Amino acid sequence: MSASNESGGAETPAKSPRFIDDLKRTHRCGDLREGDIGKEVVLFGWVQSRRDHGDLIFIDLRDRDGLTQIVFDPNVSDEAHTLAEATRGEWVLGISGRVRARGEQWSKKEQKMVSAVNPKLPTGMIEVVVNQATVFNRAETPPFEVTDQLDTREEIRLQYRYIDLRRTPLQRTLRLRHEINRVTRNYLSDQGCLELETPFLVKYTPGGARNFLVPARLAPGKVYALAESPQLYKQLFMVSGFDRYFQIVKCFRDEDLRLDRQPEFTQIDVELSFVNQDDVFKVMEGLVFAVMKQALGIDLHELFPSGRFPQLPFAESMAKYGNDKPDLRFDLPHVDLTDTVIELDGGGVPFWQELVAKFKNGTFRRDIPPEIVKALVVPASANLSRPQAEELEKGLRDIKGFKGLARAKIADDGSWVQSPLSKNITPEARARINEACGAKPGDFIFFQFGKTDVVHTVMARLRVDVAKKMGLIPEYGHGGKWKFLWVVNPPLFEFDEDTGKWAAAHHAFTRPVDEHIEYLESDPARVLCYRYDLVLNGFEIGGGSIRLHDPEVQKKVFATLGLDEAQARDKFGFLLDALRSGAPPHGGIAIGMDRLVMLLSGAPTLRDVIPFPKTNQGTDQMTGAPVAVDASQLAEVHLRPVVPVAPGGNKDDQGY
RNA sequence: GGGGUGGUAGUUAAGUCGGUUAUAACGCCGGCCUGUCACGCCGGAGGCCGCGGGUUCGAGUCCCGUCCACCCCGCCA
Repeated sequence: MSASNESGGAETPAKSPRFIDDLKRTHRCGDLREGDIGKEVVLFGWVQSRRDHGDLIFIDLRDRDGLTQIVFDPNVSDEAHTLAEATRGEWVLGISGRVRARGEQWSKKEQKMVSAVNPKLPTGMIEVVVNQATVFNRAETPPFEVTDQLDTREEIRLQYRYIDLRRTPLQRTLRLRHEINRVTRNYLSDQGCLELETPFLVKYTPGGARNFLVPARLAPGKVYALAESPQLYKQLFMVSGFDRYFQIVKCFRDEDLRLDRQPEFTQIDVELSFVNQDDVFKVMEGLVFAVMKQALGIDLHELFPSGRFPQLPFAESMAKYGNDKPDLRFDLPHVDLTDTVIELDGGGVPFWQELVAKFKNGTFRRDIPPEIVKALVVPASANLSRPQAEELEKGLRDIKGFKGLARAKIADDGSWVQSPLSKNITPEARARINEACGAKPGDFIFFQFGKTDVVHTVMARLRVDVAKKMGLIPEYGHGGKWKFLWVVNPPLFEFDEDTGKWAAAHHAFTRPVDEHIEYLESDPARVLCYRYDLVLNGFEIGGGSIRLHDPEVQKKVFATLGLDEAQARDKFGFLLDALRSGAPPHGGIAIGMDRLVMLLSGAPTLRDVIPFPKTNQGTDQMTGAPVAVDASQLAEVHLRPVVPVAPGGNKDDQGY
């Protein structure tokens, strides 16, 4: 079978050298170039494709670095040629042979000399003519082809993930991920950060993301939680004096999945002592610059000559873009018309008049309005048709609280057409709004009014949808643009309408902006904090805060949250103790590694940057996890099933 | 928990108003071929139409249920 001695066994002394034992790999399949012509080489790899011409057989041999054409010529080695005849796709081969130029060859079909060079392959100038070969392993026909362009259902790709991972796009993405890991380790180490590990099995903490629970066999009836993040522990490292820390670490959250959310994901986690917000930014900007340069070859200095990313106050981000992760690859800012509408006394529009009344009678406060009016102008140059405008509105209908999008097309005389507002709006109000929006004839204005958060959500999505429709950004992917920015200083608290209480918008250990400490008790809504998100092209890729290390301020924050000393101790005991034991001022950040790789690689989903991802239902298509276990295994960890469980197995065992 | 899209050969898809033997491409198998690289030519095999039930003389097609995958809302930084 084998042209080498692979099947020969030990009884007959090997005549020709054995692959791996004697014949070591000399090159990878992407290595060989014209300069290697004449060399004797040994290649190992998988059969990408085979072209059998009766006498000559061509095989493209693949490994993670590329393809090399190998040629089996019966005049060179009859044995190797016989082996190649039987060879099929995805078999694993070892070959030795001589590198030669492809040059020009006589084509029988065309009856003339033709170039045998393949300009599509980096190795396309050469080929290896095989004089010895072995089959390390055969392969069953794969369920789908190992090609770059593949439209096989993801369900099947995930089931045979080890085959999918052979494909170049995924190989390239995971290699990029490796590079980002390496750059991160080197850079943060150089910044004086120590890579320290934190536990995965931690204490359950209520609030925030749902924890995965792990039953504790040694403590009947009790559970561990899988860590949502190393948050508490990294702060303890600061308390302990490690000063600067980083970790590339898995985090676990038992929430519903999305395109960009997996139950286990990776963070680049950083915490620094004796720093302010800007110090954290500088360290992370350096990291991003290094990653972009070393992993992607992109010099961000061309886009950000100062080496710094712009900083956008949270309030401004909400006002102009409707969310805290604006995509700055295009402009299309929102126009907040609330003040204008109030000054116009509603401008004749009944809905607006109702709104204005609430401001006038003191129901609503002006500085933090519970309801607002916003507009977005789509310029005439976008050539938006009426059906397209309606389509845009349809795309927003699934937003909870969405009540419809009013719109107006600006006629040549400045009047509004195609608009439900046109019959009520006063000419004066119309002119003022046109002016405020900078709207010109032919432009569309979209309006949304009502609850502030709904208006923001609707208009934020509209802004992105319009940009896609106008071709300002691609459906997915970076489009060659890298708009990094910091969104800074959001409110410390948010009011929970359900409980009627103030809650920490991020967590209770975020440091308030110094100038706002006086409002902690009197006007919590005004208090901003040292919290920040790193945003790229409309995605939040990281976030963090400067931590609250002052026990006096901490006490006031707890008071606003409605926690007295005892309750706070009960909830955060050991951390409070630690912070009172001599805690340095500190702060940190965590970058979502998976999202970062997704955005940098242009991958359409997070699943494409994780080697073994879960499906939307949180299952592993390949292994079938999670599976049922039998009652005795549950009993061992002191659990009794409340749903029917198959004796000894999962549903594939047909135990139901 | 809710809404949407999809599931037909190994893969991707077509399948009309419910009607005879369910098509095609790629892949696979066999044969031929000394310059291919999306090789070419000839031939062939391959189907629980996701699963279960119903309507009907007759269901891939209509109805009900269910499973799986994907996208979104809720949820989640």
